[in-house]
Amino acid sequence: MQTSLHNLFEEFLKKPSIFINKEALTPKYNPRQILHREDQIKLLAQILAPSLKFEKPSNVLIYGKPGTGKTVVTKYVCAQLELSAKSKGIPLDTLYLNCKMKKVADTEYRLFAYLCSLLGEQVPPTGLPTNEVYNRFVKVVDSKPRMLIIVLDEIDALVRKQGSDVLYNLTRMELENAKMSFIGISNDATLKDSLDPRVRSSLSQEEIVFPPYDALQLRDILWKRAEIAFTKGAVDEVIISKCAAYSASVDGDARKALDLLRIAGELAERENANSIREEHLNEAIKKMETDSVLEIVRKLTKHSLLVLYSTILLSKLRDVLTTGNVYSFYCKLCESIGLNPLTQRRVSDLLDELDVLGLIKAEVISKGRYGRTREISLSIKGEILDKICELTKEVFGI
DNA sequence: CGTCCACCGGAAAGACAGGCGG
DNA sequence: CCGCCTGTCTTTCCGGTGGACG
Ligand SMILES: Nc1ncnc2c1ncn2[C@@H]1O[C@H](COP(=O)(O)OP(=O)(O)O)[C@@H](O)[C@H]1O
Repeated sequence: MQTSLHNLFEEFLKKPSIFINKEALTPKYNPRQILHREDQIKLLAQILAPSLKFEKPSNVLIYGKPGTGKTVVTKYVCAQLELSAKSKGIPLDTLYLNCKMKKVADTEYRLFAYLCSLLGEQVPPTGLPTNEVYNRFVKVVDSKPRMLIIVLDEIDALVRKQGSDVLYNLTRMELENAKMSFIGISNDATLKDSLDPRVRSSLSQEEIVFPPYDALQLRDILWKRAEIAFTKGAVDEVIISKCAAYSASVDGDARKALDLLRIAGELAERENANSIREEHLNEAIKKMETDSVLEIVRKLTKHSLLVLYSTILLSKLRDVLTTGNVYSFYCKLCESIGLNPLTQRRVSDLLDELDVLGLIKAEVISKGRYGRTREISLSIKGEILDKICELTKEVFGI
């Protein structure tokens, strides 16, 4: 047993890898060159440039779907700006903060505490009144003449959880010596609507939009990375183009496109292939699709899962179901595993939620004399259904 | 046309958990 | 550490309804 494993490891190490630098396909990697974002880079640089004359730049709101390069572009421009400032002897700092990081920036207190710590002022993780932390932050910031640019990534998460108050306090801070500007990054284009008007006007003095990448742009981005990540000849243009085309057709997310290429590479490597072939890519696409569905399913509450499971089982017998069908089956299921069933009213809403998630179709129709109900069918098919069933059985120990 | 099926879906109150502030 | 508050899920109540049937 031990020796055979030993052999396996030895073989693994001896095997020539098609990867040179797999990291180049992960989000950790910082690309040397940012493609197809020239306009956004230039615009952001223009907006921030006044800081080099020690004038307060406008605050900026950056919008765009996930994986459109908002974070890389912002970090890049900020880094360049810091370099220029340094060479001119201007006291300029940029602080980057992801509002979604749990336990770091998801409350007003923690947000200020974290900003303080970035400035070298330690604040106890709890115990002080929020107001005190706020005052300390103002004190550190204003301790000397300086330019501060604060990047608030995933700012929509902050607004959803905390409302606009935090931002109001931040943007209207009274400073004597220092000057402070904000860059807000949002995945949600409707963020502006949910912002308090006072905050909106001050935070989005300028706006930059990041549209999703199209297939050609993704192709270029992937190609650049592939050159770094893979050995020569391990991947060709056809594969890259197909990978880009697929990703563009889904949502134009560069992060997911890179993921897809990496997974295809891993599949090829596992088969000892010396290059990625179309079949590897197809398999990778399938894997990403099932993974994304499974991820959604895993997040369902147990009752939602049971409702979905009921729908799947009943769909084997009949392809269109009604709310009543699913509900009575669901109730039996609950009884057999000793769970209190929810009311039909609730299950009716759960069915709607499953529809929104794209797992089932649940459309309200009228069958005249025979009542009004949701017509329910599955939106997904194939092996993934079996996986969902397995998962359900696992969860409930059936 | 009216009836009546089999639910729909709004409103509001209750249950419960987890986190905050003191 | 504890009570309170907040947010999420769920129940309860109940009026509403599209259209096949008669
Ligand atoms: N124009 C680009 N050139 C190179 N890599 C990019 C580009 N845009 C995005 N990426 C890569 O895609 C991933 C996601 O980008 P990111 O900036 O985090 O997206 P967002 O912040 O918009 O969600 C990162 O790993 C980044 O390296």
